[in-house]
Amino acid sequence: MEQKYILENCKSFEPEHIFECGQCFRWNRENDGSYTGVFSQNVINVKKEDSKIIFTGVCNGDIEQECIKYFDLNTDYEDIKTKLSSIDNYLQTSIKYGEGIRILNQDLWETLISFIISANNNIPRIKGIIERLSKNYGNKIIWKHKEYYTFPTHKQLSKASVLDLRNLGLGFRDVRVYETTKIVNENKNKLEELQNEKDIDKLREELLKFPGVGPKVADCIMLFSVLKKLEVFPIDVWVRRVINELYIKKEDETKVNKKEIEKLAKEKYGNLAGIAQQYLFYWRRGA
DNA sequence: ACCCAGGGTCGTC
DNA sequence: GACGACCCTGGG
Repeated sequence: MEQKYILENCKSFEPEHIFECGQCFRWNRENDGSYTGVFSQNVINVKKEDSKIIFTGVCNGDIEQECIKYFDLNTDYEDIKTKLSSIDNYLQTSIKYGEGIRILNQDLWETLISFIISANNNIPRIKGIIERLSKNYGNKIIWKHKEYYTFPTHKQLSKASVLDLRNLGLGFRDVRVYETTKIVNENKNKLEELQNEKDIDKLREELLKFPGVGPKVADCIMLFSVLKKLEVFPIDVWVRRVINELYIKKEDETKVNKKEIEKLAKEKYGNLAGIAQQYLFYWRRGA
């Protein structure tokens, strides 16, 4: 049954910025500029009209509560942007470019698998792989005569063999996803324990134990999932590039020391480094 | 047709 | 700690 939730006078909410900034892979642009996506057991369309945000869709629960949580609507991004803008002009510019970004509260399991798939991969292909995983192992939901598929639970995904995964186009990530799925299935409380872990170093340490999770992927999981660690600073090729261009200015960006970037990010951006990273990433990729 | 890069990680040295 | 390999695909 279709539900609707309208958010009035919302600042810092631009669907394009939220869905195209690389934190999520299951949202697609419609002809009218709105976006439709799947999260949890929900299919939602998000449309911006003037200062109103209109959420429409089929929801396993109350659409308002689901959206408040997922879209991080209780966090004051105006305040965050004010703080970050005062740091320097580069950040101010990137924030103007992606002023409507919000960091989603995505499911931990989905984020874990999605970012294992992201390794040495590009966004269109990552999206394709995740879509095929969902279609083959998730639940079908029909809305407005179209089929959507939820991201498979770890139990559902455990039905896939390494070869199945390879055939869905995961490439060398097949074993990593297979093994991680196996670990999660064999330790039923694993993910809940991670969500209760307050110590960020301990949390990172635990995430790094999953096959396919290295430092970058661990940071992405901590930042983009319900773990919501805003102080982590995932360093990929784009972030390395933009930080080098703005501050370090070495000729060969691949030679820039990761420790140096981490130190710089911590000093400059402090406990909001993760959000700063998102503005910089989105700006450098798109502008 | 060919080459390159992509939200990196892993095994080996 | 530094390499190279890794599966696949879209774009130059």
